[in-house]
Amino acid sequence: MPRPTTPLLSRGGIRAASLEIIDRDGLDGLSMRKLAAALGVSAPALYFHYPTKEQLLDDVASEIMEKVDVSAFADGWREGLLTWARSYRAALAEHPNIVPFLARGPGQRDASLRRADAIHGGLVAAGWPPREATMIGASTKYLVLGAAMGSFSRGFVDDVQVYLDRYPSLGDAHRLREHADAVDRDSFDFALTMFVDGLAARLAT
Amino acid sequence: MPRPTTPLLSRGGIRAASLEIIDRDGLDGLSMRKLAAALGVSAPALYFHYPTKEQLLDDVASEIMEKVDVSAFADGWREGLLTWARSYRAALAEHPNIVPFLARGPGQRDASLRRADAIHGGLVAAGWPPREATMIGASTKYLVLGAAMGSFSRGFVDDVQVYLDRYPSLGDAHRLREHADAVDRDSFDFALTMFVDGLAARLAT
DNA sequence: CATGCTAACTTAACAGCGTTAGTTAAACCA
DNA sequence: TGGTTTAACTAACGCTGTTAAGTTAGCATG
Repeated sequence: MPRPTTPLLSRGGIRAASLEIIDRDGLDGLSMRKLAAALGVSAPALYFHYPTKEQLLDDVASEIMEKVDVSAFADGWREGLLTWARSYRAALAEHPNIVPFLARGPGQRDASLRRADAIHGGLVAAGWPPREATMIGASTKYLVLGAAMGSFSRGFVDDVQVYLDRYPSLGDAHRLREHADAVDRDSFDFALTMFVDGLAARLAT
Repeated sequence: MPRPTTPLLSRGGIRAASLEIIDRDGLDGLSMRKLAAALGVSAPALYFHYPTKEQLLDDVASEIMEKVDVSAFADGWREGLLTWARSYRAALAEHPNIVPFLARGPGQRDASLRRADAIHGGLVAAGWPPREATMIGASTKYLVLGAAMGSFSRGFVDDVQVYLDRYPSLGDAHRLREHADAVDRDSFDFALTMFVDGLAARLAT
C-alpha cells in the first residue's frame, strides 16, 4: 500500500505511542519496529516523520519537560527553587523509564535554555552572585536527577532479606521495598530542604 | 585454534580491556566483538569467562566502586559523610562513561551492601534516627550520581553562543565550557557543603 | 484535463549487536 | 594410556537502527 488517502502517522501520534511503550516496556523496550507495529505501519515509515530515533526521544523528553515550572521565582528564590525542583522531579517520576535518556543532556535546546535562564535570573535577582546562582542551579539538578534514578532504595532492596543477619545496621531494610516510592519522595524532599536551609544560612551572612 | 597452551584470556584482563574501551569510546562504544578484537580473540571466547555482557559490566563497575571510602565515620558523621561522598564522586569522575550504567543499580550486591551498612551504621551511631540515616544516605547518593552525570554545565554549553543575546541572564555562560570540569566539581562541593550544613543545623535542634 | 512532482507508505537489505550451537584440540586426572 | 574437561574456533540466529528502491495517492501547473 503506497500513499494512503489519509495519513496514518503524525509526529504527535508517534511521540505518544513511543512514550506508552517506554512507560510499559522500559527505554530499551522501545524499538522502531515495535513502535511501527503499535502504529500499524512498517518501521521505515517512521523515518519520514523523524530522522532518527534519537531525535524522536529528544522530542518525547521535551514534551515531558514542559511540565517543569520555573515561574515561582516571582515569589522569592526559595519558593522558586522549591517549585522548580518539585515540579521537575514530579515530571520525571511520572515517566521514570525515560530518565536515563534525559540524564545525558537537555532535549530541545531552546526550551531548556529558557528554563535555565529563568532560574539563573531569578536567583541573581534575589541577590545571589552569578557564580553561586550557577552552582545552585547545577546542584538542584543533581538532586533531581539523582533522585529520579532512585536506585538507592530500589537497587539493593530486592533480595535484601538474605543479608539481613550479615549486615545488622540494615535491620529495617526489609520494609524498604514496600515503601520504596515513599522513601524516594521523602528522601528527595529531605535533601532539598536540607540544601535550601544551608543556602538560606549562607545568604544570611 | 582450539585450546591454547597458555590461556589467552582472564577475567581481570577482560575487565581491564573493557574499561579501557569504555573510557576511550564511551559505554556504547563497547561491544563484545570489539572487546574480543582488542584481546586478540573471537567474540564467543569471552562467554567462557563471563556469562553476559551485563555481568561483565557489573564486575567492572564493582572494581571502580572499590575506591569508595566509607571508613571515616570513625571521625564523626560529618567527616564520614564528606569522605564517602567525595571519594564516591572522585571514583566516578575517573570513569565518567560508565556512570550511566552504574546509575541503574549497584554492581556486586555484597560489597554494595557492606558499604550501605557502614554508612547507615555510622550515621545512627552518631545520633541520627534510623529513618533519617536512610534518607541522608539516599540524598548523598542522589548528589553524587546527579553530579556525575554532569549534564548541567556540559549539556547546554556547546553552542550556547547563539543564544547569548536571547537569554541575557546567561551572559557569562560562554566561559562555562572551558571551566566545565571545575564548575562541576565546585558545584558538587557547594551542594555537599550546603546539604551538610543543613544537616548539622537540624541535628543541633 | 493531462502531466509531473512530491508525499507517504511499502518491501528488501545492510551492517552491527548480544548470544548460542557445534566443532576442535590441548590440558588435566584416573 | 583413556576420558573428561577446558578454552578456543567458525557459523549462525534474531534483533537493532537505518538506507535504498519501488509504488501510488494527492496536488499544482500548463
